[in-house]
Amino acid sequence: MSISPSLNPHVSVDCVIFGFSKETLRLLLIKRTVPNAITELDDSYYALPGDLVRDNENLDEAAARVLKELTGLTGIFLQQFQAFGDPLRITKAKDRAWLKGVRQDPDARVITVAYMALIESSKVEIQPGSFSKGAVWLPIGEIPELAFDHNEISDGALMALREKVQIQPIAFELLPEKFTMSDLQALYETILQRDLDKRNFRRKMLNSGVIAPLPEKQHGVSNKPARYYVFNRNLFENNQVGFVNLKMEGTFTLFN
Amino acid sequence: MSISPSLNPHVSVDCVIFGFSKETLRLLLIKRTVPNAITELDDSYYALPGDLVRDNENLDEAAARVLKELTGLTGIFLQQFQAFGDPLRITKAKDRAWLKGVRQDPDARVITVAYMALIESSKVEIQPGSFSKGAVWLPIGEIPELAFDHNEISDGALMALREKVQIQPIAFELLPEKFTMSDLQALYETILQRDLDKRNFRRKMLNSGVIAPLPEKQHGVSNKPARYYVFNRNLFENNQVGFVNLKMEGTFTLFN
DNA sequence: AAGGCTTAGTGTCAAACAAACACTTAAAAA
DNA sequence: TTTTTAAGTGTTTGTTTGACACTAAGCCTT
Repeated sequence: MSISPSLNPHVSVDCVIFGFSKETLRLLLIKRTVPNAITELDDSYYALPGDLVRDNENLDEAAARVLKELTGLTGIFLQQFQAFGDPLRITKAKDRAWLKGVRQDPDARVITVAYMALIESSKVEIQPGSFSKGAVWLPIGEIPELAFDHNEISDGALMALREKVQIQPIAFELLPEKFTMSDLQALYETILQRDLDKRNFRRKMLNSGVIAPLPEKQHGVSNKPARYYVFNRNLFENNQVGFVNLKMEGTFTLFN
Repeated sequence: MSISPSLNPHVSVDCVIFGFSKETLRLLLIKRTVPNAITELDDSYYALPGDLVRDNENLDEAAARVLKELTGLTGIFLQQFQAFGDPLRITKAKDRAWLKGVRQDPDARVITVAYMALIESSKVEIQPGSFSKGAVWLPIGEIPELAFDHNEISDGALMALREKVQIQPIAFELLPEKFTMSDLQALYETILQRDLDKRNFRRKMLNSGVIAPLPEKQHGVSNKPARYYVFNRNLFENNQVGFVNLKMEGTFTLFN
């Protein structure tokens, strides 16, 4: 209970950044950069973008800053989902070598608050800067071994996303402003990892009022052009929780 | 990015402990104790039980320790729900006075990881110790102004509970081993803050398989004795998320 | 012993929803 | 003109929801 400043852990934020392109859900990962590196580091060692929380900012601000420094984007969907604070988070030799490379005490404990971000991946323009040495979008099925406990964190984010998507209409954050019904269905299918019936899907989406059709259709496709839709953002601005509810197989609903 | 130990924030855990008695949902709050207090402190200033995270423990362990130190209980439902890290969390004069009383730097930043606990309140025996100076169960509708940002934290916990209860069968953690259907319904009604139809509730609960009837009934009540039920724990041990789903008014369900 | 009081426990019906299912249409390409 | 590709469309059957009111069982009172 007394003052012991040197024993305090470091506090960081890490961002699990989801995107959707080429029919797959992807994570934006960075290669760790080592300023004035002296150590031999495996270039293929990826990590979640993150940084220590600064004195003057709260956790959300720290996460938004990390996201902006990497992608240049602001105002995007960013939600805290879990804090990770195992004292043994940093044990891999590679991690310790890297920490020495950035002149951080490899024995210091780091507690991290993990965020998930949903962005339309085509908007991202990787910014020059400390993260920029090779940021890549990797399909969630092909994530290699990551730094620290970042595999655990990204797995947690994916689970959280799957849950959230069933409660709130947030999947749209991953699509461009206007999209076709097939785009939307493909997205839900990848997130939920199961096939959905086209006709039932369309009916439910339209009846729900979450999306609105545009007069515009696709052009120049070699098949029947699909209608574009937009997400009905104004309906959900007041962040109503429990409003949307996508039923999973085997669930049951209670109450009138 | 360099080593700056004295600027690191403190990291604590706080527990929002829910109980259910006399038909109301309650929080277990403590009066802050000030060892060798010199300051004038308002005795009615309550707080969530919490403590700094120790070097050798992870976040879950820290929360479990706090819970055990206060209630003597282990192995109870305890789930992290959010981290709070506003640099201005500690601004009230009372809070700063208290921090001085326990010889902690009132200007040091504290980031806290909040947990919610669900316990059968009759099991609790307040332990002698640093928390013991007046722990009380207060109805959630009658929570006074709390220390730090603890009102925000407990509000967050209540929202998280309301959401969770619709996804996982966790309400049972608040009831004794065996309970009547009316107990259960009253619990759901207080958590969700709305009336439920008796017949529909019973039908749904029984069809769902979450509870099983016992041969035993109430004795000595001055009306028709109610049957006891138990929660079907083995069905849910593998922590299946998305398995249970209690529909709220106005929701819609998607997908086959 | 009878009647009153209190809470437990039960069934049906109509409306909404879920799940399964196959063919036609529009455009470009061959 | 035919082929290829993906978009778009309805119906039926079974299940779930939600609304609704009376009887049953025990204790207490008189």
